[in-house]
Amino acid sequence: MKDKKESRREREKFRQRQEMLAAALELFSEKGYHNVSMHEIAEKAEFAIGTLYKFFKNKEDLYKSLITEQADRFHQALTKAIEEPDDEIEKLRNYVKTKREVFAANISVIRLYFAETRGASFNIKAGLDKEIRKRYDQFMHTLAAVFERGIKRKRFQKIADPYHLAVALDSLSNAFLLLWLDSPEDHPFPENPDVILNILFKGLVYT
Amino acid sequence: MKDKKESRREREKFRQRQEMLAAALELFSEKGYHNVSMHEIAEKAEFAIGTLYKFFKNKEDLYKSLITEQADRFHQALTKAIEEPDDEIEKLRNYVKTKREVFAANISVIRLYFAETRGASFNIKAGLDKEIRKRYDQFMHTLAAVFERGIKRKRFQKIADPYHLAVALDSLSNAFLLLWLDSPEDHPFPENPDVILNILFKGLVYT
DNA sequence: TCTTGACAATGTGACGTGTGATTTTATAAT
DNA sequence: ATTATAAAATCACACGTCACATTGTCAAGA
Repeated sequence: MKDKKESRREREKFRQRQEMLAAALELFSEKGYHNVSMHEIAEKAEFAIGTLYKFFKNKEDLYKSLITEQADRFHQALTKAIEEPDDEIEKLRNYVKTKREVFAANISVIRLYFAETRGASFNIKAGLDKEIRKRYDQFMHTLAAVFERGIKRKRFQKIADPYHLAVALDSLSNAFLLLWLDSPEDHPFPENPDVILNILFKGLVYT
Repeated sequence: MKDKKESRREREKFRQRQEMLAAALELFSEKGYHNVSMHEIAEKAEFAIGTLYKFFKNKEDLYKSLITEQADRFHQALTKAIEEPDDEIEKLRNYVKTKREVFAANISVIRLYFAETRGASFNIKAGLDKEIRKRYDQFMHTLAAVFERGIKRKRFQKIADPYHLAVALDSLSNAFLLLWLDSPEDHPFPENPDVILNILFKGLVYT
C-alpha cells in the first residue's frame, strides 16, 4: 500500500512534469527561448510559478531537459529505422521515410533542435550545445556505418568517405524536408522519398 | 568646397557607422542577440550609448542592418562566382570555391546568417526573416538556372528538378563547409572542392 | 590674415521605466 | 504536521530618452 501510494505519487509527478514540458515546448517553438517567460509557461501549463521551480532548477534547466529529451526521441526513432531493414538501400529509404514522419509530426521542435545543433544558438549559456552534438555525432556514425557496409558489400560505389556520405544524406534530407514543410503550396511533398535519395544515387554528369 | 566639406562629413559618419556595426557583429556572433546589450556595443565601439541611437532607431534596427548588409555581400560574391565562368561545371566549381573562401573569412557572421535563414531564429519580432529569405530565394533561383542551362545543353543528366538541385548543392556545401570549419583537426579542409561536387556528380549505386 | 565668439551640430551618459527570473511568504491539502 | 501549491515581493538588468556637454563652423571685426 505504501508502495502503491509512492508510485502513484511518482506517476502523478511525472505526468505533471510532462505537462509542463509540453506547455514549454509549445511556447518555445513558437516564440523562441528569450521571448517566453516562466510566467507564461506556468500559466499555459496551469500551474503557479513556484511549482515550476519545484520541478526545474531554473529556466535553463527546463529548456535543456526539454531539448535533450526530444533529441533522444528523434535519434532513437531514426536509429531504429536504419537498423530494421537488412538491405542497405532499404535502410536509407526507411531512414528518409521515418525522418519525414518525424519532421512532419514535430516540425516545431525540429526547428529548435536545429538551432542547437547548427550552432548559432545562444539560448543558454553553455553545455547544451555539447550535449546535443554528442548525440548527433553518435548518430552520424551509425549512419556512416550503413554506407561503409554498403561499400564493402559492393552495393555502393565508393564515391566518398562513408562519414561524408552520412553528412551528405543528413543535410540533403534536412534541406528537402524543411523546404516541403515550410511551404507545402510551392513545394509539395513528393509521395516518393526517393526524390531525395536519387540525388545521391544517380550521377549528375554524364560519364 | 561646400561639397567637399559635406562629403567629408558624410564619409566620417559612414566610417563611424561601420565601426559600430563591426563591434556589434563581433559581440552578436560571439554571444547572440539577446546576450548583448546596447551598452556593451557602445563600449566596444567606443561611443556613448546615445550616439548609437543617433545612428540606429533601436537594437532591432541595428541588428537588421547588420545582417542584411552582410547577407548582401555574400550573395553578391556568390552570384558573381557563378556568373563569371562560362562552362556550367566550372560555374559550380567556382561557386564552391568562393563559398569556401567566404565562409572561412566570415565564419562568425555565417552562423548568424544561418540562424536567420534556417528558421528557428526568434531574435527580432518580425521582418528580418522575410527580408533575408527573399534574398536567399532569389539567389537559389539563379543557382537553379545554372543547372537548368546545364541540362538543356546536355552537360547534366536530369536527375532532378533544377531548383531541387540548387537546394541540394546549397545544403551539401553548407554542411561540409561547416563540418570543416567547426573542427579542422577532425575534418581537415580538402584542397579540392570537388569532394563536395562529386557527391552530386557521381552516382552512388551501380547502374 | 588672424582672432574671437555666437550658433549649430553632434556626442554623452545618468536615469526612468518596464520586464522577467527567482525567492519568499501565505494558504490549502493530505 | 508536513508537504504541495499559489501569489505577491524582490531584485537585477537592459532598452531607450533627454537635458547637458563638447566640438566644429563660419563670419565679422581687429
